[in-house]
Amino acid sequence: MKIATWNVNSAKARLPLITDWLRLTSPDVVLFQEIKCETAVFPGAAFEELGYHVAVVGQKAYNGVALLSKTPAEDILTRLPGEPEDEQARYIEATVAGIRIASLYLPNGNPIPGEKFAYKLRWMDRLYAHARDLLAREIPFVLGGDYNVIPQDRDVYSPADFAGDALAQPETRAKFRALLNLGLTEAYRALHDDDRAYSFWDYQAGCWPRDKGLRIDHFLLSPQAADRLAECVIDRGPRGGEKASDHTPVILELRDV
DNA sequence: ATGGTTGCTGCGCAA
Repeated sequence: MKIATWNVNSAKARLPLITDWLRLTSPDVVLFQEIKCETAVFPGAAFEELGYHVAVVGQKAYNGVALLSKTPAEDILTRLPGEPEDEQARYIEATVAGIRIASLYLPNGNPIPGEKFAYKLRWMDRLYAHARDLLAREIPFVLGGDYNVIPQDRDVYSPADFAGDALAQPETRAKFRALLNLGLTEAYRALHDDDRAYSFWDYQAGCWPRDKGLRIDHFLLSPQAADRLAECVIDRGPRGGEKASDHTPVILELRDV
Protein backbone atom coordinates (compact mmCIF):
# COMPACT_ATOMS: atom_id res chain seq x y z
CA MET A 1 0.00 0.00 0.00
CA LYS A 2 1.35 3.37 -1.07
CA ILE A 3 0.49 6.35 1.17
CA ALA A 4 1.48 9.90 0.22
CA THR A 5 1.47 13.07 2.33
CA TRP A 6 1.57 16.54 0.78
CA ASN A 7 1.08 20.02 2.14
CA VAL A 8 -0.42 21.52 -1.01
CA ASN A 9 -0.77 25.15 0.18
CA SER A 10 -4.27 25.59 -1.29
CA ALA A 11 -6.13 22.72 -2.95
CA LYS A 12 -7.78 25.00 -5.48
CA ALA A 13 -4.65 26.86 -6.58
CA ARG A 14 -2.80 23.56 -6.89
CA LEU A 15 -5.54 21.41 -8.46
CA PRO A 16 -4.01 20.78 -11.92
CA LEU A 17 -0.61 20.03 -10.40
CA ILE A 18 -2.17 17.66 -7.86
CA THR A 19 -4.28 15.72 -10.36
CA ASP A 20 -1.35 15.37 -12.76
CA TRP A 21 0.78 14.02 -9.92
CA LEU A 22 -1.93 11.59 -8.76
CA ARG A 23 -2.27 10.18 -12.28
CA LEU A 24 1.50 9.73 -12.43
CA THR A 25 2.05 8.33 -8.93
CA SER A 26 -1.26 6.62 -8.16
CA PRO A 27 -1.01 6.36 -4.35
CA ASP A 28 -3.61 4.20 -2.59
CA VAL A 29 -4.03 6.86 0.12
CA VAL A 30 -3.28 10.58 -0.11
CA LEU A 31 -2.99 12.94 2.86
CA PHE A 32 -3.30 16.65 2.16
CA GLN A 33 -2.61 19.58 4.46
CA GLU A 34 -3.27 23.29 4.05
CA ILE A 35 -6.12 22.86 1.61
CA LYS A 36 -7.06 26.43 2.62
CA CYS A 37 -10.77 26.16 1.93
CA GLU A 38 -14.01 25.23 3.60
CA THR A 39 -15.13 21.60 3.44
CA ALA A 40 -18.04 22.45 1.12
CA VAL A 41 -15.86 23.98 -1.60
CA PHE A 42 -13.04 21.43 -1.56
CA PRO A 43 -12.61 20.20 -5.17
CA GLY A 44 -13.44 16.60 -4.21
CA ALA A 45 -15.13 15.72 -7.52
CA ALA A 46 -11.79 16.07 -9.34
CA PHE A 47 -10.37 13.36 -7.07
CA GLU A 48 -13.44 11.14 -7.25
CA GLU A 49 -12.98 11.14 -11.02
CA LEU A 50 -9.55 9.63 -10.38
CA GLY A 51 -11.09 6.86 -8.30
CA TYR A 52 -10.69 8.23 -4.79
CA HIS A 53 -13.04 8.37 -1.85
CA VAL A 54 -12.71 11.79 -0.25
CA ALA A 55 -12.81 12.79 3.43
CA VAL A 56 -12.24 16.45 4.28
CA VAL A 57 -12.16 18.83 7.22
CA GLY A 58 -11.71 22.38 6.03
CA GLN A 59 -12.09 25.95 7.21
CA LYS A 60 -12.08 29.33 5.55
CA ALA A 61 -8.71 30.61 4.29
CA TYR A 62 -6.39 28.67 6.61
CA ASN A 63 -5.38 25.13 7.50
CA GLY A 64 -7.62 22.28 6.35
CA VAL A 65 -6.74 18.60 5.82
CA ALA A 66 -8.05 15.81 3.63
CA LEU A 67 -7.70 12.05 3.22
CA LEU A 68 -8.21 10.38 -0.16
CA SER A 69 -8.38 6.61 -0.47
CA LYS A 70 -8.99 4.15 -3.27
CA THR A 71 -10.99 1.95 -0.90
CA PRO A 72 -13.62 3.52 1.38
CA ALA A 73 -12.49 5.24 4.57
CA GLU A 74 -14.40 4.21 7.68
CA ASP A 75 -14.89 5.64 11.19
CA ILE A 76 -13.72 9.11 10.21
CA LEU A 77 -12.44 11.31 13.05
CA THR A 78 -12.26 15.02 12.21
CA ARG A 79 -10.57 16.47 15.29
CA LEU A 80 -7.64 15.58 17.45
CA PRO A 81 -9.06 14.78 20.92
CA GLY A 82 -8.17 16.76 24.02
CA GLU A 83 -9.24 20.36 23.38
CA PRO A 84 -12.91 20.50 22.29
CA GLU A 85 -12.85 24.29 21.90
CA ASP A 86 -10.08 24.07 19.27
CA GLU A 87 -11.73 25.07 15.97
CA GLN A 88 -8.68 24.78 13.71
CA ALA A 89 -8.98 22.18 10.93
CA ARG A 90 -5.73 20.29 11.43
CA TYR A 91 -6.57 16.61 11.84
CA ILE A 92 -8.45 13.86 10.05
CA GLU A 93 -8.14 10.14 10.72
CA ALA A 94 -9.90 7.12 9.32
CA THR A 95 -9.60 3.37 8.91
CA VAL A 96 -8.45 2.30 5.45
CA ALA A 97 -7.74 -1.35 4.68
CA GLY A 98 -7.62 -2.18 8.38
CA ILE A 99 -5.19 0.55 9.44
CA ARG A 100 -5.84 3.90 11.12
CA ILE A 101 -4.38 6.63 8.92
CA ALA A 102 -4.20 10.30 9.89
CA SER A 103 -3.50 13.45 7.92
CA LEU A 104 -2.22 16.06 10.36
CA TYR A 105 -1.16 19.68 10.14
CA LEU A 106 0.73 20.47 13.31
CA PRO A 107 0.75 24.18 14.24
CA ASN A 108 3.73 26.22 13.05
CA GLY A 109 4.15 27.92 16.43
CA ASN A 110 5.96 31.09 15.38
CA PRO A 111 6.68 33.56 16.75
CA ILE A 112 8.21 32.50 20.03
CA PRO A 113 7.47 33.04 22.77
CA GLY A 114 3.72 33.57 22.59
CA GLU A 115 0.27 32.04 22.36
CA LYS A 116 1.01 30.39 19.02
CA PHE A 117 3.98 28.50 20.41
CA ALA A 118 2.00 27.49 23.49
CA TYR A 119 -0.75 26.18 21.18
CA LYS A 120 1.81 24.16 19.22
CA LEU A 121 3.13 22.52 22.38
CA ARG A 122 -0.40 21.76 23.62
CA TRP A 123 -1.24 20.27 20.23
CA MET A 124 1.83 18.02 20.43
CA ASP A 125 0.76 16.89 23.91
CA ARG A 126 -2.66 16.01 22.50
CA LEU A 127 -1.07 14.05 19.65
CA TYR A 128 1.07 12.19 22.19
CA ALA A 129 -1.96 11.28 24.29
CA HIS A 130 -3.88 10.13 21.22
CA ALA A 131 -1.00 8.00 19.92
CA ARG A 132 -0.62 6.44 23.36
CA ASP A 133 -4.33 5.61 23.33
CA LEU A 134 -4.15 3.95 19.91
CA LEU A 135 -1.13 1.94 21.06
CA ALA A 136 -2.92 0.83 24.21
CA ARG A 137 -5.76 -0.43 22.04
CA GLU A 138 -3.25 -2.20 19.76
CA ILE A 139 -4.62 -0.45 16.69
CA PRO A 140 -2.08 -0.30 13.85
CA PHE A 141 -1.66 3.27 12.62
CA VAL A 142 0.19 5.72 10.39
CA LEU A 143 0.36 9.41 11.33
CA GLY A 144 1.39 11.40 8.27
CA GLY A 145 1.57 15.08 7.59
CA ASP A 146 3.23 18.44 8.06
CA TYR A 147 4.62 18.22 11.59
CA ASN A 148 6.31 21.62 11.46
CA VAL A 149 9.16 19.94 13.33
CA ILE A 150 12.81 19.88 12.25
CA PRO A 151 13.80 16.73 14.17
CA GLN A 152 17.58 17.30 14.12
CA ASP A 153 20.06 19.91 12.94
CA ARG A 154 20.81 17.71 9.93
CA ASP A 155 17.24 18.24 8.76
CA VAL A 156 17.72 21.94 7.98
CA TYR A 157 20.09 23.76 5.62
CA SER A 158 21.32 26.11 8.33
CA PRO A 159 20.69 25.17 11.97
CA ALA A 160 21.97 28.56 13.11
CA ASP A 161 19.32 30.37 11.08
CA PHE A 162 16.60 28.33 12.81
CA ALA A 163 17.88 28.47 16.37
CA GLY A 164 15.13 30.93 17.25
CA ASP A 165 12.42 29.25 15.18
CA ALA A 166 9.52 27.29 16.66
CA LEU A 167 10.25 24.38 14.30
CA ALA A 168 13.63 23.68 15.88
CA GLN A 169 13.14 24.61 19.55
CA PRO A 170 14.41 22.13 22.16
CA GLU A 171 10.86 21.82 23.55
CA THR A 172 9.50 21.09 20.06
CA ARG A 173 12.14 18.46 19.42
CA ALA A 174 11.65 16.93 22.87
CA LYS A 175 7.94 16.44 22.25
CA PHE A 176 8.67 14.90 18.85
CA ARG A 177 11.19 12.56 20.48
CA ALA A 178 8.60 11.67 23.12
CA LEU A 179 6.34 10.44 20.32
CA LEU A 180 9.15 8.26 18.99
CA ASN A 181 9.86 7.01 22.49
CA LEU A 182 6.33 5.66 22.71
CA GLY A 183 7.61 3.11 20.22
CA LEU A 184 6.76 4.85 16.97
CA THR A 185 8.99 4.67 13.91
CA GLU A 186 9.80 7.75 11.84
CA ALA A 187 9.69 6.08 8.45
CA TYR A 188 12.10 8.21 6.43
CA ARG A 189 14.87 8.27 9.02
CA ALA A 190 14.48 4.58 9.78
CA LEU A 191 15.47 3.81 6.21
CA HIS A 192 17.72 6.68 5.10
CA ASP A 193 20.77 8.30 6.66
CA ASP A 194 21.26 11.08 4.12
CA ASP A 195 21.41 14.84 4.69
CA ARG A 196 19.65 17.42 2.51
CA ALA A 197 16.55 15.19 2.42
CA TYR A 198 14.23 18.17 2.53
CA SER A 199 10.46 18.31 2.07
CA PHE A 200 9.92 22.11 2.23
CA TRP A 201 11.62 25.10 0.64
CA ASP A 202 10.44 28.63 1.38
CA TYR A 203 9.14 30.62 -1.58
CA GLN A 204 11.37 33.53 -0.61
CA ALA A 205 14.97 34.37 -1.40
CA GLY A 206 15.54 31.58 -3.90
CA CYS A 207 15.45 28.80 -1.34
CA TRP A 208 14.43 26.15 -3.88
CA PRO A 209 17.14 26.80 -6.50
CA ARG A 210 19.70 27.06 -3.69
CA ASP A 211 18.37 23.89 -2.01
CA LYS A 212 17.86 25.73 1.29
CA GLY A 213 15.21 23.42 2.66
CA LEU A 214 13.78 21.76 5.75
CA ARG A 215 12.60 18.22 6.45
CA ILE A 216 9.33 18.76 8.30
CA ASP A 217 6.85 16.37 6.61
CA HIS A 218 6.93 13.00 8.32
CA PHE A 219 5.32 9.60 8.73
CA LEU A 220 5.16 8.10 12.22
CA LEU A 221 4.28 4.40 12.32
CA SER A 222 2.96 2.19 15.09
CA PRO A 223 4.96 -1.03 15.66
CA GLN A 224 2.53 -3.13 13.63
CA ALA A 225 2.69 -0.66 10.74
CA ALA A 226 6.48 -0.45 11.03
CA ASP A 227 6.67 -4.22 10.61
CA ARG A 228 5.33 -3.61 7.10
CA LEU A 229 7.63 -0.67 6.26
CA ALA A 230 9.06 -1.23 2.78
CA GLU A 231 10.16 2.24 1.61
CA CYS A 232 9.81 5.95 2.22
CA VAL A 233 10.85 8.47 -0.41
CA ILE A 234 10.66 12.21 -0.94
CA ASP A 235 9.47 13.12 -4.42
CA ARG A 236 11.09 16.46 -5.22
CA GLY A 237 9.47 16.59 -8.65
CA PRO A 238 6.37 18.65 -7.86
CA ARG A 239 8.40 21.36 -6.07
CA GLY A 240 10.17 22.27 -9.29
CA GLY A 241 7.10 22.79 -11.45
CA GLU A 242 5.01 25.83 -12.30
CA LYS A 243 2.73 27.07 -9.52
CA ALA A 244 4.38 24.70 -7.04
CA SER A 245 3.49 24.29 -3.39
CA ASP A 246 6.33 25.15 -1.02
CA HIS A 247 6.18 21.51 0.19
CA THR A 248 6.78 18.38 -1.87
CA PRO A 249 5.19 14.94 -1.37
CA VAL A 250 6.60 12.22 0.86
CA ILE A 251 5.58 8.68 -0.07
CA LEU A 252 5.39 5.68 2.24
CA GLU A 253 5.20 2.10 0.99
CA LEU A 254 3.84 -0.62 3.29
CA ARG A 255 4.12 -4.30 2.42
CA ASP A 256 0.89 -6.21 1.98
CA VAL A 257 0.03 -8.60 4.77
C1' DA B 1 20.25 41.90 2.08
C1' DT B 2 16.06 44.10 9.00
C1' DG B 3 15.44 41.43 2.12
C1' DG B 4 12.51 37.94 -0.28
C1' DT B 5 7.07 35.01 -2.13
C1' DT B 6 2.54 32.96 -2.16
C1' DG B 7 -2.56 32.34 -1.11
C1' DC B 8 -6.74 34.07 0.66
C1' DT B 9 -8.95 37.88 1.94
C1' DG B 10 -10.74 42.36 1.79
C1' DC B 11 -7.29 46.91 2.23
C1' DG B 12 -3.47 42.29 6.72
C1' DC B 13 -2.35 37.71 8.12
C1' DA B 14 -0.14 33.29 8.02
C1' DA B 15 3.46 30.69 6.46
